Amino acid sequence: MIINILRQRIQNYIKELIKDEHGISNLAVEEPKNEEFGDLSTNASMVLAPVLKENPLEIAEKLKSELISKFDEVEDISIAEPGFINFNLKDDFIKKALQEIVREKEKYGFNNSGKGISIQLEYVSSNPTGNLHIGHGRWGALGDSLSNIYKACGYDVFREYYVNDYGTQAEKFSECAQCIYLRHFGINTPYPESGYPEDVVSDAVERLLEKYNDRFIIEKNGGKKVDGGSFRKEVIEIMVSQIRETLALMGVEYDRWFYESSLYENSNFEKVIEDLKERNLIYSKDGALWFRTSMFADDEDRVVIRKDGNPTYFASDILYLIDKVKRGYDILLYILGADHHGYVDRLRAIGRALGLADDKIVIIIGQLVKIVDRGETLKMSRRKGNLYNLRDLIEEVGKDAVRYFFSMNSFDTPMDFDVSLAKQKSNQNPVYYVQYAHARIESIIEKIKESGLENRDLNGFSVENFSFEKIDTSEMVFKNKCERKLAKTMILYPDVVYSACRSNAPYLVTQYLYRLASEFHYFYNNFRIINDIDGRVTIDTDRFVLIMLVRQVLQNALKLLNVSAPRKM
RNA sequence: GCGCCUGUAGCUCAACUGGAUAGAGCAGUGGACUACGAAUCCAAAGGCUGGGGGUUCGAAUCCCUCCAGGCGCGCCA
Repeated sequence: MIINILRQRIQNYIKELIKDEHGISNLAVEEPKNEEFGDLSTNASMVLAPVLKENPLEIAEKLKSELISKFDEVEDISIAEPGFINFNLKDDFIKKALQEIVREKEKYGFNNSGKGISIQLEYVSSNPTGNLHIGHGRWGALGDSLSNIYKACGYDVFREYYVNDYGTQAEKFSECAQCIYLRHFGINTPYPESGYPEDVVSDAVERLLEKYNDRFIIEKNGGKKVDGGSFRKEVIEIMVSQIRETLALMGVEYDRWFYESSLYENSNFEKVIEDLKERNLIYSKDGALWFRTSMFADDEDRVVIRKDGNPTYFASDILYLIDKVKRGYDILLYILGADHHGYVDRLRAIGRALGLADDKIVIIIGQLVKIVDRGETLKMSRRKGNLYNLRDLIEEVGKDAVRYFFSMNSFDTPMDFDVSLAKQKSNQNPVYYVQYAHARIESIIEKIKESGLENRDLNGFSVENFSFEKIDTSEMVFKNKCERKLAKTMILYPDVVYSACRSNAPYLVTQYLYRLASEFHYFYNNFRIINDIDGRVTIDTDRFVLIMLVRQVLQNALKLLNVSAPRKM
């Protein structure tokens, strides 16, 4: 992590200089906007200026001599108005850093900044009373990629889906399903008012019939009825499995599907309530039990147990959080859609009431996906068979395009998703641009195999067993700016993974992929790896090594996003 | 009404959290296949960062105020 290390070392130097153990908070080491300024740049002298009360340019001069003597990876340093310190890296340093790719292979880019820390991520958690729509795809992609990124940073990662199979909504869904179920046996009962859309429900009932036929029919007083309890459980399970299948289609899988109902089956709900009462966190009013959320974060108190004696959804939240805490995770990460942002304060309030530090709970509020069709905004609803069903989308454009697309933007950005565009012109998706870069490299390898050059020593690469263990990158020669640039981009990859993790931003990986692919395509168009002059085939081994490294980095980054790296397309 | 979020090229989005001349892709324009895949590359064009005010060496970014849009404000889940 070259950037991170340099930043740390400059920070250490500054700490001594200003005799403050905290150093400077907004110190940045970054690539300059204009590459003519150099490989990297720091704003150190400008952030120091107000502290030291000196002219930034003078501070820069002092820092310059200090840096040049202390950092042997730095080739030269220049100072620019109003006080930027720009520097270039030594070629030898870059080459040495490339060797890390050879050494680490599929683990290149990993770090252990999260070693010994466990994190639980909860995402999607859509109610099992309908199918997933395209918007849910965003949370699936985000959650899964984030999980991969946290793992790459050494965290212990646990992925969880919370199934709301308890309470009135699940009950209502079951009632609708029962009605349709009975129709199959010639019994007509009125469909519940403002019930769920019939097509979604009958879909589930179809599958239920396939699996269980008339198992839930019971005779009672000479008439036929449905055994409500077990029916509800099974019909919800059908919905859950549909959701599970859809998510699996886009490569999103969980360590655990946590059922809300289990909170009431297994845990001692009453004892929890007693405990909270004793701690004066719960009180009675108007025949209901209230939680003092307003004491912590929320703007008003919330009902835990209704007048009718039934727990609210909020009661489940409390039990669920207690359960999570008991399981011992260091960090609990929630991904919620912006339509749930009202939920944040409540969640925080529970956390505080339980005595959790605020930074233990990380809540990501993702902006919603707006579905557009030929410029017209579509209303989100849960009807099936229409354009915005997630499963249809995956089946139509493929897992890779969907995953890549949903990984392109920060979760802060409200996205416009044009369905017809995504479906008919799938070639526009930049995922093909990145994958094409990989396929081109594979194609070169294939070519070399065919040319019968296996036995030649390609600077340590063995075509035969497809490995590059013996490659020594320090012997490489950069013949042009383009090759050096490619190499430099590759050594920045570990920093990308690190910051993607720190700011919960898989899109940084996506942006990086695009950049690396773009630099590769340019290189490919301008320089040759295989030369065929009058039937005599020769291979530029330096360039060959370089693209082998590009191939590895592309694979690693794509894997974080769970997008495939194809050999042919 | 109150609260959260958003407004950047014709369209979809960046800008490393206050830094240098605001950058990419798509669409449109002009060019590059007789050697590794043209799903590629190159070039030009496109902007009062919604409007106005403020803070400082420096603002798309922070503060105030309008304007426009999205979402949330149940003893539903």
